[in-house]
Amino acid sequence: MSEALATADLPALPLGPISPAKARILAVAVDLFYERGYERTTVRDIAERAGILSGSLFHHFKSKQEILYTAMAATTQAMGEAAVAATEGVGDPREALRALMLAELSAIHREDGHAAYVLVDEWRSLDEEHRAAILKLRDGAYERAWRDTLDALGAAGRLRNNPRIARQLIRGALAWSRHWMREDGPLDLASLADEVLKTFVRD
Amino acid sequence: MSEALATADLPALPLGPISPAKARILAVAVDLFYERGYERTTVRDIAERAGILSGSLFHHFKSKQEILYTAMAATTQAMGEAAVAATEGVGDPREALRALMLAELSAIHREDGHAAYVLVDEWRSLDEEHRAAILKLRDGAYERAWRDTLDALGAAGRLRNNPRIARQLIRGALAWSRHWMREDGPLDLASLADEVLKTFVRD
Amino acid sequence: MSEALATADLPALPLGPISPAKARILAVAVDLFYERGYERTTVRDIAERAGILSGSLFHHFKSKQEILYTAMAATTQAMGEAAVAATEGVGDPREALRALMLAELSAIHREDGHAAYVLVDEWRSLDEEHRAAILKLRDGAYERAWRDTLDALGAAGRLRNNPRIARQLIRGALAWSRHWMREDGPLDLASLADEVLKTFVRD
Amino acid sequence: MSEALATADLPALPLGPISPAKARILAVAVDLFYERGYERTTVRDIAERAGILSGSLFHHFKSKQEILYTAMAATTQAMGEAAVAATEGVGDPREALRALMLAELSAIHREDGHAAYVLVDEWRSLDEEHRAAILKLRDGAYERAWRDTLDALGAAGRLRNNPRIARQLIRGALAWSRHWMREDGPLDLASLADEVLKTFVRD
DNA sequence: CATGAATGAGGGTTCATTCAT
DNA sequence: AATGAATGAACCCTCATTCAT
Repeated sequence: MSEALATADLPALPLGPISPAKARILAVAVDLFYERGYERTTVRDIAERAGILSGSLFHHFKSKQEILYTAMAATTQAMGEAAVAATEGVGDPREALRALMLAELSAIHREDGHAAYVLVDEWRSLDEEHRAAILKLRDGAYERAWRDTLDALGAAGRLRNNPRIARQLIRGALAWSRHWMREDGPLDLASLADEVLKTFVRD
Repeated sequence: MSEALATADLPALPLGPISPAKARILAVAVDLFYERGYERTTVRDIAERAGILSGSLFHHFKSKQEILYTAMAATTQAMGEAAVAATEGVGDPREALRALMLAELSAIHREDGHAAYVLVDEWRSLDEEHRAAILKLRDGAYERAWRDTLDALGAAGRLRNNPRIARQLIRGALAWSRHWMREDGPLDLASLADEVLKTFVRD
Repeated sequence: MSEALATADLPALPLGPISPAKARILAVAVDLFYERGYERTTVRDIAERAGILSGSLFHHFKSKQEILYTAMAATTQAMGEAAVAATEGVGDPREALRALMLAELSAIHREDGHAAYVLVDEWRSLDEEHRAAILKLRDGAYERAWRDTLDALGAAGRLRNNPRIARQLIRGALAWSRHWMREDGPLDLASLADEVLKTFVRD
Repeated sequence: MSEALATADLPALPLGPISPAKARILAVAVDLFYERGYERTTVRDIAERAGILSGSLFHHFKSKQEILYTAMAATTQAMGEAAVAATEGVGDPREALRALMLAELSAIHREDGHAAYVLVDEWRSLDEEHRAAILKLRDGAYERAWRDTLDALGAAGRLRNNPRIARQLIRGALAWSRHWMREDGPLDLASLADEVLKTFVRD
């Protein structure tokens, strides 16, 4: 998994159109992967919850792997678009960073959004070949937005760490929130973002 | 995994004596879990690498689950002892924190034999019943050392965040390093610890 | 397969008209059966090569079995007609036999003619019920031509074996040529026919 | 199958020891392949007839393919030894040829062992890689015995055809007997051998 | 303690066939 | 006629676990 940083420059990947049937399968598959993990989820489980028979799954995806990959790719793409949208036209890089963190947090914590979780947790279940494709996708929009924002802060001397290192520390800090934050707890996502912000950014 | 914080107060758990044969099996099992994950590791893989036949495994452990559980429990216990040892007699809480982070980092990166990554990565592969036991163990010594250290820093006004929140942010930041740090990279574990230290601790 | 000789006397069988669409499907199916065998050929393979979708196949044939049967029946019929044409008006039974052998050989070796091959090789893939129909067809014209010719030679004392036995030995010898003759080899089909002729027929 | 003649010079192939359990599985597998063909025989069929469960098969063979291959290899080896034994010390090449033909015929028709049948009929079901191994084995002893015998007859001017061609014609004639000879028919294997003998050999 | 054959449930996947559109 | 999603049984194979030796 250390190749997580070794990415190429431009995105790629067809992904193909996602029909309603495919979308439904993806949705239940993601839920199941979230609940039980990829390995422990059987294609029969997925089919049953999608209301079809297991054989029918393979009409839409040619393997269980492809289901995982497609879910991850779609999530990556959606997160990229959200990140771009969140930072577009935001002048202050501090505000841009807050927006990016909020976007990442809400992807992770959104009720219907087990997808972001699966993206991280099932990385090891993904074939070598598919990983590269996801990494390319991720680097295309999502990580570029982060990079630009952190670089701007760094250039202004407002970051306590090197921007590359800051990115990784923040990412880990946010991702882990999955394990301890509670909806009914005292801390909401915006407060958490502020908390992290004041830790990493001066002033 | 959000129950990771909901722990009882006192440790418990027999674990039983660990014979040399058991230790050998545990060591190779941990290696394998690290390489392929729990689900993708077969008992035959473990037995083969341990130099025995698969049937013989079950004279030492009554199930594959028990191997995972025992590995996790032993790791947890060892980490607790290491944390206590690392902080004992250290006057400056800043230094104590650095020691705790270094211990956690080296366990995560398998520089010692503690295999902390299994604790995080294979948490979901552990049966419900075994999870509670591990959580109890973990809370016993390990987390207490962290708590005491961070509380001391907080009381001295040297922490940028609430100690409870700081613990979680740091834990996430450190755990994620597994995904991006490279042995041959420019950053070593000690430098990473310093990097995190200066982010979270004033001065 | 020993029932190969237990045939009734007269032909029968509708077979129905073969539309151009059907003919195309049969052609590609035969090629596929030849290349991969009946069992390993999927209806999707056939449909794809025929330029249609698998569901559409079943508008022309009611099952995969029927495709095999129809191909075999058509081949059998064509070979029968060729045999009759080849021997009609040939006075010398030795010449008639040469003509029959050449017809059989060229059916087997003809470039577009995997059909004769399939007829032999996929016999076991044919349902019991369909086999009888093919055998009847075969007995109708094709085998009668052979029988008449060999009987004539036998009556003239020019055969080294009983005509019935000779037929089977010759058939085996010719069929096996599939496995060892090469287009670019030193032996052509006519020479092979002569070779067999001089072995079985005196003078 | 045209590569059936393109063989290298020397045998090879470990095959490994054949335990009683393996032998039993091979025996029933061969019967089944004979009755239904390789593709139509399921591993559960084999296991059931062998009196074990399907999973246990894979203790002895790592795949269904390997069962086929092992059966073919064992048969080939046995036939080679039989051919050598049958011709050893036989002075008259005519008698040697009769012995070889009888050996081939009884392998094809042997009541207790359909293995030689499978060797021919399921050739296409064998993986490319395994075919080469079988061909090598076959050429080692079996075909050499045939070649030597026919060459001797040819050198003495007692063959109606070139020895190489004669081998192929005879092989086809004998193999085909499987399709028309009946146990209860008027012709036994020895008579059939004589019949072929007088066709191909002068005097 | 170790062996290794056997278990048997269950895994992912294939595929001929059906049928509403 | 053609489509293509859906079916559902069957396929080969895997694997944690048991147990007689």
